Amino acid sequence: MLHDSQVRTCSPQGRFAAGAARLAGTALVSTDAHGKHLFHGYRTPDGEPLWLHVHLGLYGRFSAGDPPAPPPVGQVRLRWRTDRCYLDLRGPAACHLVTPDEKVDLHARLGPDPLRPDADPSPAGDRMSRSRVPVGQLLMDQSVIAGVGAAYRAEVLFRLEIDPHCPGRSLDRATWLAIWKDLRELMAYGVRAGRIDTVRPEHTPEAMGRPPRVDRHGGEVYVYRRASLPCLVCGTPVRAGVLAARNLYWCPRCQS
DNA sequence: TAAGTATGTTAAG
DNA sequence: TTAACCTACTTAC
Repeated sequence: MLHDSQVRTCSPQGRFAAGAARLAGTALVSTDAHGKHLFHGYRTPDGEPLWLHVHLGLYGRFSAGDPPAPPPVGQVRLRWRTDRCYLDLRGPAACHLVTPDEKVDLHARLGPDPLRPDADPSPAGDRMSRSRVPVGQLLMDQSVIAGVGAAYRAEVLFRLEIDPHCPGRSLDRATWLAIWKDLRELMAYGVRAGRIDTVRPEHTPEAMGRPPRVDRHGGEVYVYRRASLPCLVCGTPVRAGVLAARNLYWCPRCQS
C-alpha cells in the first residue's frame, strides 16, 4: 500500500517524533517480516537506507484508510500519509529506526519462521529433541521458532493431539515435522484471511449445527479462549492454565 | 468509574 | 518468577 510511495510521516503522540522526522520524504522500497517483527526499508532522497523496526507486542495495531487522514484518534505513535492512503500505528512494543547491523542481530535471535519460504525447521527440531522443556513452552520461544503465539500454540497442539506439557524431547522427528507443516498451513491461511481459523471442515459451525464463535478475536478455533466449553471433538470441558507466561488451553482427553 | 483482559517481550529480583 | 511497558476495549459495580 505504501510501497514505492514517498511518505509523509508524523508522530501525533510525540513519542516517535525524531524518527518520524527522519522518515519524512523517504520512499518505502522493501518490507520484511521475521516472526512477529516487521521491517520497512526506506530510502532517503540522498539514497541513504533506513530500516524501521516494528513489533506490535500485545496491544499494537495498524489502521488504514483513504485520504484525507482524519484528526488522529487516541495515541497514534506513527502516521504515514501518501497521495493514496494513510496508515496509523498505535501501541507498538517497538517502533525504532535500526541500522543494517542491528537488523542482522535481530534476525540472529529468532528461530525459523514458518511463513518464510526459505525457513529450515531442522534447528528447531534439534532444540526440541534435546529439551526437557514442555513443547507448549518451546513453541513460544521465539529463538526456537519465530512467529507462533498463544493462539497457534494451543491450536496446533490440539490438531495433532499433543499434550502441551509433554517434554520437547518426547516428540519424534516425524511429529515435529507434522507440527511445522501444520503451522505453515495455518499461518499462511491466517495471512490470507486476516484471522485465525483452525477448525477442520467437519467441525465448522455449519457442519456441526452450532452457532458461530462470538469473540472479538473472530476465527473458528478448537480450544483457544474456550476454557470450560465442551471440546468440539469429544465434549470434554476445555482446560485452561498458564505456560510460558501466556494463557494455555487444551483438551485433557484428546491431548493425552 | 474502575477493574479486568489481550494473538507479547524485556529486565529486574 | 514478577513487574513493567503500552493501548483499546469489555465487563462489573
